[in-house]
Amino acid sequence: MLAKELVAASTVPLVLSVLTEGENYGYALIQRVRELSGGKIEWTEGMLYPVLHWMEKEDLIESEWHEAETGRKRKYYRLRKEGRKALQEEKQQWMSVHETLTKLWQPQPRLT
Amino acid sequence: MLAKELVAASTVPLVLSVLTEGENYGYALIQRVRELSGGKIEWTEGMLYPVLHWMEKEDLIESEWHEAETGRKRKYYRLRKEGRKALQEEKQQWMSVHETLTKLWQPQPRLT
DNA sequence: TGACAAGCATAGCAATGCAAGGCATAACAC
DNA sequence: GTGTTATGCCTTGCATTGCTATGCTTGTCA
Repeated sequence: MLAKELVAASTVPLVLSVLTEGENYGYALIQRVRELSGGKIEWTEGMLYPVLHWMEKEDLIESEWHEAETGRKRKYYRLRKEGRKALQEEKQQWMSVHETLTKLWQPQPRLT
Repeated sequence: MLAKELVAASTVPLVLSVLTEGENYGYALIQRVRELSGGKIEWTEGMLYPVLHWMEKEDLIESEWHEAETGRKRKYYRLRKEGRKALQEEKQQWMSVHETLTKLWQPQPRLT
């Protein structure tokens, strides 16, 4: 199981990124992320839904209720312009840290 | 400035990683990380020292006071075996998330 | 008919991040 | 000899927050 700090840091960028695949609903996001991570990232609904609400409040995403084929109602989320912008920013920040870490993970960090 | 979640998630792995370069002290760790990140990662002492104390309590690192060339006293930290193990674990977790994100960042994520 | 999966939601409080502040010494300018 | 900046360590305190636990509905299948 992943450290909670890492989960916290990756939730928003992951939601934004998954939504670039097309609109999707909460329950399916959890499964999509589990699938993409090979089971390593296990979100709970209790942590995801508040994040989705916050992201909507921030205009990163928007939602709409659809009736699924099954007759069941789902709340679909879609990326907004603000969200695409935020994703770019998140990518850059992530890569900054990633590059810093990988510099140190090279065989002989002293020589860099 | 980086999002605070990302800072939180990267602090311990960064400290562990920098210490693989050799023992070092708190104040210098802040500068080393600033340097390695090209100024993107700006730690404050108020957040770092408690983390160092926690890491020492967890036996990830150990400390010793040395007199610097300047005559000033510094508390040097060194990696312990537990810390090296923790670093391996942190690396794996980081890479899990990184790989998940980069899958989604490819030009046509639908096709993966 | 009852158990499970799908689906969304939030109250509540334990845990904690870190800004702010404190202390001390070296170095340097004037 | 004094004012300032950089170096260097430390902790308190409380606002913020993460997320567990819980609750509800509906579809499906045995």
